[in-house]
Amino acid sequence: MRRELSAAAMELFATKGYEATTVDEIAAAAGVARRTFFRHFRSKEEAIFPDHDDTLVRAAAVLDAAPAHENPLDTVCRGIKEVMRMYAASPAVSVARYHLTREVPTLREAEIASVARYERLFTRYLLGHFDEDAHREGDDDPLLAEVAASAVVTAHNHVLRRWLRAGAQGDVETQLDHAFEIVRETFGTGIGGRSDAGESAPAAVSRTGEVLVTVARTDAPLDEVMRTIERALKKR
Amino acid sequence: MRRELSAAAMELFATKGYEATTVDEIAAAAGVARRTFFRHFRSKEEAIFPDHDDTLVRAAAVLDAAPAHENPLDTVCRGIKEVMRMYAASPAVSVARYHLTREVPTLREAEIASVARYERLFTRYLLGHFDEDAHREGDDDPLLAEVAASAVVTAHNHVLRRWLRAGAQGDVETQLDHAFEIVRETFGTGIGGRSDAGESAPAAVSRTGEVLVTVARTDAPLDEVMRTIERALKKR
DNA sequence: GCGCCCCGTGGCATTCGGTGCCATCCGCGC
DNA sequence: GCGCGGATGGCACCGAATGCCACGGGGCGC
Repeated sequence: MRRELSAAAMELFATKGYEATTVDEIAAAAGVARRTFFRHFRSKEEAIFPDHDDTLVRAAAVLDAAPAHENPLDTVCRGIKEVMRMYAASPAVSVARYHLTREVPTLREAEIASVARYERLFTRYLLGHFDEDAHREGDDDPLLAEVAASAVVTAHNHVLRRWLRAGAQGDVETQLDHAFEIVRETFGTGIGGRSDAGESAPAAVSRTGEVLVTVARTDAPLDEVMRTIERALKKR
Repeated sequence: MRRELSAAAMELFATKGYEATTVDEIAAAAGVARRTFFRHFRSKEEAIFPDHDDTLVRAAAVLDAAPAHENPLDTVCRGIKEVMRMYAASPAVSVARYHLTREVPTLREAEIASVARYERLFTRYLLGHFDEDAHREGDDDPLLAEVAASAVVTAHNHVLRRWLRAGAQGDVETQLDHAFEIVRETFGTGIGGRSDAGESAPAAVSRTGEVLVTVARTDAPLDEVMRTIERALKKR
């Protein structure tokens, strides 16, 4: 029934536009009364995002069920993958919805609000799962947790939108993993635990303009790390 | 007049609650007609955030007037400082508004939407001001721009909320700068240009768990950089 | 000084989202 | 068959938001 109403709403929104469509029309199209619509959706906007509530609890469940010593940042990445999967489950609908949210400010704001709920969930999780032994000096943890959560969510949104813009073609999950990698490369090392960056090489070195950035596992052979850094510096 | 209406609205919201207050009452309290209210505010919510529109164009102006070779990330940080200053300009009102937005979901979402507008502005700016010579391999620039913008905005929001929770005591700008520093330390080097981290020392080295992170200016004396890194590695 | 126009305002009517209340209907267990 | 609970329909109502027109005052040209 939710599905039926939601489908009817999407159909009408796509043809007549969002604000030009009244709840009465949606209900009529679904063959029910206006009052019934509001029993299934708190608002007219919600008919476009029928799955966010469920997805939020599913994401929370993913966090809850995470293996005890997984990197919290990885856990959160897996959490938001639930959102991605929800979108990927019905690409056609997602694309149509994307075009709607692009045009209608109200819907755009509603989606932003939804995303913010995930972000809050992740922030709380990260804050509660920071390495207790690696506590940083000041109490910057809340700040880092919030920034990290927002980085993950933003990366997700970016990949998602790009995918939707392209008509939902190609493998999103792979693109998403790549984005997470990029984020971790330029960011994630300060967060919870180990990064993937140093898995194959003893140290990952990258230079941009006047800045040299090095990421290395401290259990890598010392001379190997030093040689890698030296090589990068001398290139200049 | 906007101010007068806004003040009346805040007063009523604080005493009667947000949804219990009708626009008629606000207008009456300000001594004008209901219709006049909607000539000054697009919606009831907007009466609580009367300055976001102006602040957005001021922030845009800051970006526009930025010195040609400033680090874009720094520019953006200066941009969002305009927002912070707007809040800091009237601490009492900001605190009251904070408590309102904490309680009323509608207002919470409205504020989130406002913040998203700054984020979009900054994302576009960063994307357009990345070092042209330091273009990265893939086209990950849009992703990095978005993540960086969101990091800056998130850091701002965090500091702002903490400050408001504490009753608007203390120097926010200093706290904000500190947050920016933290963000740049664990993040910002991958972005646009040089970071402040290496200004005094030839290289900033930080270790967390198994990971070593180094940030150094490549024009710093090579041996000094190497020595600093070596010292950090040997501590283990 | 006089008419003119522009702009902010007031008041009215209307649409429509959202909520509360009550009656109804359907299926289910007893 | 009977009671019962959950889902529905229909109704009334509130209030946000918009459009329209009329009024009034202040600046402007003549």
